[in-house]
Amino acid sequence: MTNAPSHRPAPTIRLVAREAGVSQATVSRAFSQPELLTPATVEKVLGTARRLGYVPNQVARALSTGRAGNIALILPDVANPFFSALMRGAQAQAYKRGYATFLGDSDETAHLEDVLLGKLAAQVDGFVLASPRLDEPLIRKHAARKPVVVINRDLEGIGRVLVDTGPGFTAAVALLAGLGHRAIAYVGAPRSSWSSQQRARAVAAAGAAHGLSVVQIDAGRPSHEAGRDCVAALMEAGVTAALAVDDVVAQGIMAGLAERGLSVPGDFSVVGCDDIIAATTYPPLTSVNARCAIAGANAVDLLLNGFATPAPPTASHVITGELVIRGSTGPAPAQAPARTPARAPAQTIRASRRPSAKARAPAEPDPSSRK
Amino acid sequence: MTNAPSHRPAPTIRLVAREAGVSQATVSRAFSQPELLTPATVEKVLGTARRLGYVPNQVARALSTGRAGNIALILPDVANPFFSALMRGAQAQAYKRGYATFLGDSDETAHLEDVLLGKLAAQVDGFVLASPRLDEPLIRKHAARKPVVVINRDLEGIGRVLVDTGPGFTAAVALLAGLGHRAIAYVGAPRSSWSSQQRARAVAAAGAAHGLSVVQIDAGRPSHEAGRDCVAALMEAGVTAALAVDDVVAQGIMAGLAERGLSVPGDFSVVGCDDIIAATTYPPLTSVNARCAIAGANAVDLLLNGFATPAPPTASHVITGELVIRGSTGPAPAQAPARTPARAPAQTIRASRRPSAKARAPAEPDPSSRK
DNA sequence: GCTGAGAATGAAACCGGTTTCATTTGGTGT
DNA sequence: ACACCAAATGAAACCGGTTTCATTCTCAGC
Repeated sequence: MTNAPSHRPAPTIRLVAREAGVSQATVSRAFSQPELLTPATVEKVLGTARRLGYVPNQVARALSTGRAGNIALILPDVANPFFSALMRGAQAQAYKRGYATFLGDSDETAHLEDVLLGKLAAQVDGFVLASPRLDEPLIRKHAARKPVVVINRDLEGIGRVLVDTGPGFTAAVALLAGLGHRAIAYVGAPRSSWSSQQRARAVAAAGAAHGLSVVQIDAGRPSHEAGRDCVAALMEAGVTAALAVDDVVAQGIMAGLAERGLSVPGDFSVVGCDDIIAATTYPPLTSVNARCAIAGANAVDLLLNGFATPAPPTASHVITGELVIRGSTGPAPAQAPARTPARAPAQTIRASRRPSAKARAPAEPDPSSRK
Repeated sequence: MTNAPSHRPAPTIRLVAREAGVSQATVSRAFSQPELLTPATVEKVLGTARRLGYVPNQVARALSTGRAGNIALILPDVANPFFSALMRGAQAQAYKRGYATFLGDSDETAHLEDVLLGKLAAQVDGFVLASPRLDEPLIRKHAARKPVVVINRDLEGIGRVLVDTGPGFTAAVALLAGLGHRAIAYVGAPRSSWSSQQRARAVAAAGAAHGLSVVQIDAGRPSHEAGRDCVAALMEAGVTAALAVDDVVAQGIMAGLAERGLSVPGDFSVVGCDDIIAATTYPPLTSVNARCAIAGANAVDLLLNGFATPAPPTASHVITGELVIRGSTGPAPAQAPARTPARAPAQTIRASRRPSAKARAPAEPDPSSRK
């Protein structure tokens, strides 16, 4: 009955050895390679161990074996639902395979990513790097030290999981064309380059195939606000539908439309991507399912399977996202809801953004754009 | 130009020592206690270290110091925005103070929580347990082994951070009363007991104070679907406003209302809690700000500060959530949108739930209710 | 009955740091 | 100049496991 519940020191392997009348080596083997010992010995050792409440110290084990039994998941923003879902899938899969997971939030910065990779390197057997902001040489530097699997970044020679949303966007454009839309927009984000570029290309190609005019709008950091602020540009462009880089931006667009009294899908159609919050909006978003959780789980598998082989993981694993049609897409309105008549569609319109007061908004201002 | 990028072993302290012409002890001190060394020596050592790409091995450090430099964050559902936000705050704060963070998702189960606590114990200096599903004795068992701080659970003698949303809900009821509402509902979840109970009490008390009739509805697992499925019960109860246990449920309620052609706030007012996705809905939700990120950061601080003292953290830290008024609350409609006239307000209406088919799918449709 | 292979176990080195304790060095007081 | 003390640095033990290598012991085979 100690009044101060100070945390008592855990029993060590030497104590168990002495208590059981064997050597440390034997105790160690009883836990890690019992087949080398007499069943009687194993039983005796494990018995005393249990009696003493001994549990092998994972840290010491990691130091001597070089295997940590941990992996780290580094991502740009935990709060972004895409990454939350990814994380859930990754963590669950790692757990299933006996690994614990470190979480590193890089806050969308390359530098923090670099630091986290360095700090955690010794404690993990490998990394899953989701949508890395880091430049290629640095990623390769880290990959040379520890196995790395990247998600949504196509780096030859490094294990990677790519979510191919291209077909989904192609299908979405076809859907819109079928509904009578003639002018559509893609609202992208420059930062999450690989994914956004891929989607932009798919939209442009499919648009051309269907004879639609396609406007490309750059929203900056993919956020709700960015989406909302894009709506002015959408109106100006005279389009009747928008495909967004992700659901968060799509939801922002819907909010912006609602603010102007426009209804979805009556006056305007919206398509999102990721399908993670799409079912929870109203109207529910038509969205390209990115299978986030599966992507996370696959990345972990790729990483862990690589441990069995001498060479680091290098394969690439492609997941194809399918279009999920919900209520945010409908027949084209009789005429575009634009207040100003459609002009020659500019190739790219940067949506201007409110001079964001908060500190951590990465604010990428465009002085030349209006408002 | 090695073709097989096998992961080269990281440089060790001995290598740096030899390279810099000093002893290991000096290199060690250059990193951990530079004030013991000549500035010139420190510089020399750090210089060589940087040149070699040396980073102190955290595992070895942990073994010899007994301090792991890690904490673990255990929570019921990473994908829930409340916990995402919490996680973000906690992880950032831990990083700031030099700790890395393990992530454990218990998938809302007590058992997994228990297992995770056990497995991680050796590798961390302490735990942050958010909204634990574990029963009190087990929590205390773990707390006796390692420092633990719980969030939203009031356990005497264990460090805890409590988000007091009571005042916010009181203010919300006052707001509704002022807007002319006479009958309101609280939609709660039994699982997140502490928080939900606290909120229910605040609503009941404030309702009584303002002479409102208050109905309590139990939605089961707090999810979007649960919220949507509650709407039937809300209509039946003849209320004109609902306060939900969190924003996710509130958003579900809004979706359910929209499905029935009811507008918010014209026909019905909705209040959420947590204020994490509230600003992104349309109309934006009036919500009680739970300061999730701050709660996470405070929990980490409480835990880490406890390390300095011999006794484990035991203090409790209360955060008060304020009401943020947005667009989902408005004047009471001329008459309740109920299809059936309001009856004597039942004290509790359980939204019935199917005996959950999937393992973790909360799916709670009501077979008895009409479509 | 003796030899040799193989199984069971132990002694000690090792993983990569930290920390105690001893030693060297430099500066001060007289 | 000499003695003395503090500051700077090094040698070696230690953290708690794993693993190599040597040793002991058993039993099959001739």
